[in-house]
Amino acid sequence: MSYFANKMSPAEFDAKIHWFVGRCREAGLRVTPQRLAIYKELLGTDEHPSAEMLYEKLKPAWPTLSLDTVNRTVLTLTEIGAAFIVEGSGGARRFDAGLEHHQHFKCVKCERIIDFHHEPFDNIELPPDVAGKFTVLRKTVYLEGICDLCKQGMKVVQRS
Amino acid sequence: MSYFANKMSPAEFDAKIHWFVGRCREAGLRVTPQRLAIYKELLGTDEHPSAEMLYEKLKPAWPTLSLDTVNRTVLTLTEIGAAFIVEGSGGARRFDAGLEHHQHFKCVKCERIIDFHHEPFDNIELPPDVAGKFTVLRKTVYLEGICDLCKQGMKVVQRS
DNA sequence: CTCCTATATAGTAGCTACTCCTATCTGTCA
DNA sequence: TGACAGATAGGAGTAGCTACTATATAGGAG
Repeated sequence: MSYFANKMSPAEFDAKIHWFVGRCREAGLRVTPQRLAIYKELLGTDEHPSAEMLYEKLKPAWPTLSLDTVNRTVLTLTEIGAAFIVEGSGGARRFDAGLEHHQHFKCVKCERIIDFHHEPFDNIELPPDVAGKFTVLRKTVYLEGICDLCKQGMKVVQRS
Repeated sequence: MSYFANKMSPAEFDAKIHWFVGRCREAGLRVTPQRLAIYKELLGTDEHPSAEMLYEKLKPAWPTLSLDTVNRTVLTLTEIGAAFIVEGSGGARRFDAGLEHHQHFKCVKCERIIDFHHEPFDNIELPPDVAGKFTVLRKTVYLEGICDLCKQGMKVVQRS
């Protein structure tokens, strides 16, 4: 088995949508077509899009959608735990649908964010001092460097 | 010994400055007064300032300094390894002078970034798949949550 | 099914955090 | 100590949000 994360089955996808609808109701949020479309788009991609990227992807099917709605919606998604902001150092915020345990590698050249999964990183132990003093909501291992494609000198254009 | 990082002695500070001057020369960069002042300021603080914060701190002593210079300079510092961009999820870029091994905890409420140090996090093992495919320049453990002060309902104003 | 209302959206304006540009200045080397 | 590549100040420009307001609609009550 590879360390790299793999795609979801259609059944898993549907289960996620169902969960999302329930989660919205639970949080007192309406399940609007825009909200659902944005969540689906995020769920169906592994490129950890920015709000802008999601907007561009959705615009053909949703010509009246506004970028502001995408921005508001992804922030709402993070608030109800249906998405996460990918950790990074600078540039536009990038999101993922917060699926199974996985970690992120970000290429500093092409800005690609690549999922991988390494079991030992799933449950790293916090030092007792920190665990006692703070409420830790999220703990992640984050890697930065040059990806395979950029190492070969290939041009990967991800951002317009 | 505490898990939380502690301050530098004056001798260590001077040694760092000396190293910095050498590092600039090595990289073919001039040691301008502004550059040195910005590096000193970054070295002397543990609040992981943004460019804006550094600018505000330096303005009294350097009234003609421009924000653009601070921005350019901190980026230059990261390029020569004299500073690092603190990993985070959104908001302004925050910097540290990249001292000894340590990790970051960021409070999602007050935006404070707190250093801590946990030996096992210093040299986490990369999965072979990742190490083989990518050039990993930086690997960090990043924690997010609510800090002790915010838990007590105290208002910590860090950003204007 | 229909109405009602709190919530969401589209469009626009405004703001923050850079990033680029150009004229001027200055460390550094010869 | 002069020359100049490289750096800075100041301002203009741009990306990426964030706030505002009028309109529209999801979803519960009747």
